[in-house]
Amino acid sequence: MDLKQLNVFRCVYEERSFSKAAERLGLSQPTVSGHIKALELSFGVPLLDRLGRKTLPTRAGEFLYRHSRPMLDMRRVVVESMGRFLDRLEGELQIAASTIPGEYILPRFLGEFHQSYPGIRIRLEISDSRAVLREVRAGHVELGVAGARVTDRDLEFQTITSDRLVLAASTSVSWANAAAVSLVDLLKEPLVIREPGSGTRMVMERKLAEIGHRVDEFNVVAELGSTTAIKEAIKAGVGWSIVSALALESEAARGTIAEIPIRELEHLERSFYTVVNTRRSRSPICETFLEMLTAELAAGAPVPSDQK
Amino acid sequence: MDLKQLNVFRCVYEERSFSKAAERLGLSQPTVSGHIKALELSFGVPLLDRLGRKTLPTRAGEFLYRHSRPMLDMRRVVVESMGRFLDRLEGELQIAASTIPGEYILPRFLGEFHQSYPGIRIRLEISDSRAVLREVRAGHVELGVAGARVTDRDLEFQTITSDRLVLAASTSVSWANAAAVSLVDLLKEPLVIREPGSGTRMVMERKLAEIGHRVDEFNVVAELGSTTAIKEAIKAGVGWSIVSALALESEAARGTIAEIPIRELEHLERSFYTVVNTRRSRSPICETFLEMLTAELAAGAPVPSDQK
DNA sequence: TAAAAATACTCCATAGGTATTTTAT
DNA sequence: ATAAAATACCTATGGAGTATTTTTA
Repeated sequence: MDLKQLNVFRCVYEERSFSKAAERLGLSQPTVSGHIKALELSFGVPLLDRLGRKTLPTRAGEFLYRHSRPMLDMRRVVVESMGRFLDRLEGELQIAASTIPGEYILPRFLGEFHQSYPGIRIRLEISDSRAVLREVRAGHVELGVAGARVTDRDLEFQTITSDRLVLAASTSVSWANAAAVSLVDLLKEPLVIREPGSGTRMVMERKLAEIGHRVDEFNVVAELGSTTAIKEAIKAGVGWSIVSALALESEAARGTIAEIPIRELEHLERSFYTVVNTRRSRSPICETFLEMLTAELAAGAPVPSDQK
Repeated sequence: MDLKQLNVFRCVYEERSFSKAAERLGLSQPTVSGHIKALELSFGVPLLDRLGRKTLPTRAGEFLYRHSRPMLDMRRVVVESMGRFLDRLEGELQIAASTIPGEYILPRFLGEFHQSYPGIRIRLEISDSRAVLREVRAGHVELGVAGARVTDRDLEFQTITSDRLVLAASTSVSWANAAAVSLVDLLKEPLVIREPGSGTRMVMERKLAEIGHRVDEFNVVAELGSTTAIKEAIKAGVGWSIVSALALESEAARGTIAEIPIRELEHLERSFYTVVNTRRSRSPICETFLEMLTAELAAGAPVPSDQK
């Protein structure tokens, strides 16, 4: 009993004629006869009474029609659903993003994406860069957006945009209005930083290493799991930190947090990347999302920090 | 996209392996590869990522699985339902019966039948013999039980039991206690009869014709569409009638209606028949019902009128 | 006589297999 | 080195057709 036979049976049932059904299906009448015969043989019971001019279903045929009709309808639904999936009209895109991309870069982009693909549900999971890469490598999410990259033949990175890292401190610290500070002056000052999995933390450590410093030389008073928590700690006077300018936009504008240049580090640039698993094929909607995202961030709209 | 391919896909999806799926399905691994390739080709999208040791579904594969799984389950349900239908564990049997069989013969049998086949729903439609034959010929019902037969190559009759026709009159008529009456004495007496489609009426007319009489020689005061209506009319003193002994059982026992022998007609025997359409195939349950009914009525249990 | 389905037949696509190669762990 | 899937190749079933016969209204 396969769908082809059932569909032929359905047509004969509805047309009450082998030849009409053949015509409707674009088949020859003997072919239709063959399918019906095969079905009848497989069930061991006649399904249709051939009455000369007309053909009428037997009770068994009646029963089979009633029970198999929903399955045939379902077949159509499945094919149509797959079509919609391939046409990006239906589906789901799971993204893992680290805090800065997840909270400051992607949100404004997702609105635009939703306009273009309203049938797609986005599931955005926000953690830190290390967790993002882990999820992508494990294949739990199709697409990652992170603030750090590693060399891993299972992962393929693509730079989408960049940002500055800035030194942020409470406006109430004595050196808040200095033209620039030297890191050596800050060794004793209380420092709050992100956890080791954070892209911001990784970039920061790398930059420090370049100029011969290490994090544990500093007076680390807190290690917090989110950028928002860092900012609140700074405002509360817990300590200073180095954060993405993107995350500091509104506080810098309102003057609630001071942004001070660092003497040893002129250009504290850091990049953000999309990351996909090289071993896994990408869904149509993921391809499209990536194209739109790179087009948007590379060519069209620079990120707000550049605009200022 | 047919069920075979989908089922193979389902197995690979669940086993996360082509070779495990092949084993589970009793197929060779290349055959499984072939089915998957065909499916992927038909949708134009990869469904499974072959990752060396393991195989994991793509998003499209995930989507297809979720959407097609119910259809595969439904296939099993359809096959199982057909099996139950053929095993007489599920289904419906439509019967048309005329008044005497429908009201006095079948009811006591249906209980027994239901014991044996509790999954079968019986739909018993009661009308007169002519209507029964019409329904069977039209194929609207599979089985008829009637009190009259005709010659019709579309219909096949089988005698199942017989009954006596008796003269019934109100106990208040002057001749209620006569040892026997002659029909010529009743020509002026008010007569109530069934409609022309009734088997009782047909048999009665045939018997009258045999002894040289016709219904319209009598004083017909009413033509009623049911045996119960006839009996009520007799009790109300509207007139006399000729009815099946089966229908008169309780009234005769309680003495509410008088049963008087007719001089000219010693043995007013009439038969009941099952009738099926020769052009239509019979369902398994109909076959079984017929077998049980004939076994019951022919051999085993004579109808109550004989028992008395 | 005409319409409908069955039968007889031919053809080719494909589901099935086995043996082997390629790929990735 | 090994396990897994792909590839190559062969066979046979069966789905498709055309031509014709049988059946029945």
